[in-house]
Parts: sequence; structure tokens; C-alpha cells
Amino acid sequence: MAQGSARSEAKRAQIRHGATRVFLAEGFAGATTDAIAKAAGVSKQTLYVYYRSKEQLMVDVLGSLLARLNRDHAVLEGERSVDSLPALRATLVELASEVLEAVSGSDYLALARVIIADSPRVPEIGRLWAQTITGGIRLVVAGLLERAREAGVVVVDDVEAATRLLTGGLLTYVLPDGIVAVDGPVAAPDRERVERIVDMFLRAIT
Amino acid sequence: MAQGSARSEAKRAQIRHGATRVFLAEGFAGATTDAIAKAAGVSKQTLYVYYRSKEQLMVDVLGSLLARLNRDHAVLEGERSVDSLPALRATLVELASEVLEAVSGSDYLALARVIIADSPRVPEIGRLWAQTITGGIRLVVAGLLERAREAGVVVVDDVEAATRLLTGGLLTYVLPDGIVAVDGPVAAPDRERVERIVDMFLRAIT
DNA sequence: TCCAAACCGTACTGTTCAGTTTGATTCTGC
DNA sequence: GCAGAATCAAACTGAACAGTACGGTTTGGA
Repeated sequence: MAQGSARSEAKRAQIRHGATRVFLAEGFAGATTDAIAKAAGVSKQTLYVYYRSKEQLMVDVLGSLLARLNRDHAVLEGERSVDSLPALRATLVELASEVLEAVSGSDYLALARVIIADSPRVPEIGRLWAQTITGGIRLVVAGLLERAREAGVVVVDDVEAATRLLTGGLLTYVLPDGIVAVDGPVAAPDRERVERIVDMFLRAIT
Repeated sequence: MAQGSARSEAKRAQIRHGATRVFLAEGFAGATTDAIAKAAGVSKQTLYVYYRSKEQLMVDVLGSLLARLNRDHAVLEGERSVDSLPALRATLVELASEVLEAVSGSDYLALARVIIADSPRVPEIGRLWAQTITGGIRLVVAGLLERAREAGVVVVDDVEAATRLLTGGLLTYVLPDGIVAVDGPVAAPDRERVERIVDMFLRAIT
């Protein structure tokens, strides 16, 4: 049954992919199993062979999305220079731009909307979100600030507070602003504004 | 019909009050009209005399909550001294503490959850939220910073960016952290941490 | 070529729920 | 008290939908 298992995994991915589109577009309550089966190109019967219930399917979908986002964010950590103030500035601006672009995408916002809405019903997903995604970004920033502090580039006694200040100041464009702005594009800050915010932040810790 | 109208308004408020509890606890999809009628101490029939549909009822409930929050926030604007750096600092710390306390309440978080979840379906509520609540807080802070700038207490060229930095840095404890933390209390920052964040922020604009 | 497993489409079941209907009961002003 | 309005409780209707049953079709290995 080695092949059977491999084929099963492919089908499972196919179902997950279709379900992802429907869940992100319609939310949990709005997504019907008929629509999911159709979007996945699969009969409803097959869907219930692979997943015990609609709820379990959603947990798998959200978990997979979070895992992928988490892998993407891990990449952000890479080699970033913080040895001098100009280097730290460039690093922060670059990182902020990347994160903001990723996080302003309609997929990310839809995911956030679904997770926030259903976190009372599926608490572990909410916890996963807080610990991996938003927490993950903060971890990267905190790591950079820590290294910059050790290098004597900045003076900051409370790294956690400083991290909050920067990430919060930037992400406020997305959350709460973007998440309720359904019509029209999300007003993510342009690069110039990001630079001004980073500069202002740096003035606080130098 | 003056009395009839008055009595109608009382009943309407009674229904709205009961519906508020159910909507905040269960969300739109989870709230049944039977539960709302029971919570309001009203027959379902009467409910449909006062409101054409469940959706219209929710719009009224959310609109009323937002209007009340908005009135509360208007109070925050009051007379605040920004004539000197210590005065500005005290003002900001005080304001931040008040806002954070209000915004960490489970009612506020439940409201935010409902609005975020249903903003795709009822866009005007999302817009109202963005413009009045979060936008309102920013307006107050921006006003304070503007006055402080004119008084020569601080140096800030981009008031909007500075406002984002402070409010974002503080509200990040609530959104996204608090909103997905269903179990356990929200980890709102204590006063000491608020002071550290404000101090750090002030260093950026002095 | 054959067989068995996987899959498909469709129709069905049981339930939940918004909104309505009915018919009785309680207020309110006069 | 007494009309007339407002309200109540409970049953009903119709639609939506999660999950299942069924009978036919494809697929892939021996």
C-alpha cells in the first residue's frame, strides 16, 4: 500500500488546496462542503473519506497555512548586518518592507480574519497564530536589536518594549486598518514612510 | 402616539441590550434569534416587529456599541497639558493607560472579533470601526503631539508616523495578541511597561 | 483481460434555524 | 371596565446544509 499511501497524500493535498480557497474566501460558516468539494474537484464522498468532519478539515487547512507562513518567516531571519547604524537601518527597512508586503496580501488578511473569528471555537489555531506568526516576526526583530545592542550600535534596556514599538508601529497599517478595509486596497505604507518610521524608532534607541 | 413612541424606544433598547449580549458571546452566525429573544425577555414575534431581520438587528447593535465607545473616547480628549516634556509624558502615560484598560476588556475584544469576522458581509460596520474607534484614538494622540510640537516641546516632522508608532506599539498587546487569546486573561502591559514605552517614544521625538 | 479499490454524481436524511402564522393574554388610555 | 394596541408562547414553513447511501465509472496492478 506504499503507492496507495502516496496517492492518498496527493489527494489530501488536492482537497486541502481547494478547501483553502473556499475557507479564506467565505470563512468557516460560509463555506459549504459542496462548494469545497467542487473547488477541490473531488466528490463530497471522497472528501469525507479523507477528513472526518468539516471542522477537522479547517484545522488542517489553517495549520498548513500557518506552517508555510512560518517557513517563509524563518527565511527572513537570514544573514542580516547590524554592525553599524546605517547597516541596522538598512536591515530594518528591508525587513519591514518584506514583512509588510507579505502581510498586506489579501490571502494573509483573509487568513487573519478567519482565525480571529474562529479562535473562540478552535483555540489552538489562535494560539498557534500568536506564537508563530506575529510572535515569530517579533522574535526576528528582537534578535536583530539584541545583536545590535551587543555590537554597541544601539542603547536599549528593554528589548521587548522596543520590539513592540517598531513592529506595532508598522503593523498598525495592516491590523486593525487593513483587516476591516474590504473594499479598496489596503493602505500599506510606502517605502518612504517605512523609512521615516524606522528613522524615528532608531532615534529612540541611539 | 408620543407615549407609544416612547414605549417603543424602551422596548427597542431592551431588545438591543439582550441581542448585544448574545452577539458578543456567539458572533453573528452563532447567535440564534430564539436565543436573542430569550436573552432580551421578549417574544420572537415582538423582535420582528422592531427589526426587519437578524442582520438589521446586528447592524443596530454594533452601531450603538461603536457610538457609545466613541462618546467615551471623546471624553479622553478633555483638557490635557502638553506644555512641558514632563507634562506631555504624564499625559501620554495617563491616556495610554486609560485606552489600554478600556480596550483590553473582554467586551471590547468580543466586539472587535465580531466586527472583523463580519466586515466582509457588512462593510459599513468595518468602516465605522476604523474611522471612529481606532482612528479616533489616533486623532486624540495626533492632536496632543501637534500641540506639543507647536509649544516647542517636541520635534516631529511627521505627526502621522509618530502617532502610528506610539499607538501601534501600545495596541499590539491587544491586537493581535489579546484577540486570539481566548483562554486566560489578556496580557495587557502594566503601568511600568507603558511608561518605558512612552519614554522610549519620547526619546524619538525630542 | 480481469478484479478490486478508489472515485464520481446524485439523491437522500436529519437537523438547524430565520422568519411567519395563530390565537390567546396583558397592558393602556379613556 | 372596555376597546384597541402591544405582547406573548408555541407551533409551523421553507430553505440551507452537514453528513450518508447508493449505484455507476474509472484506474491500476497482476
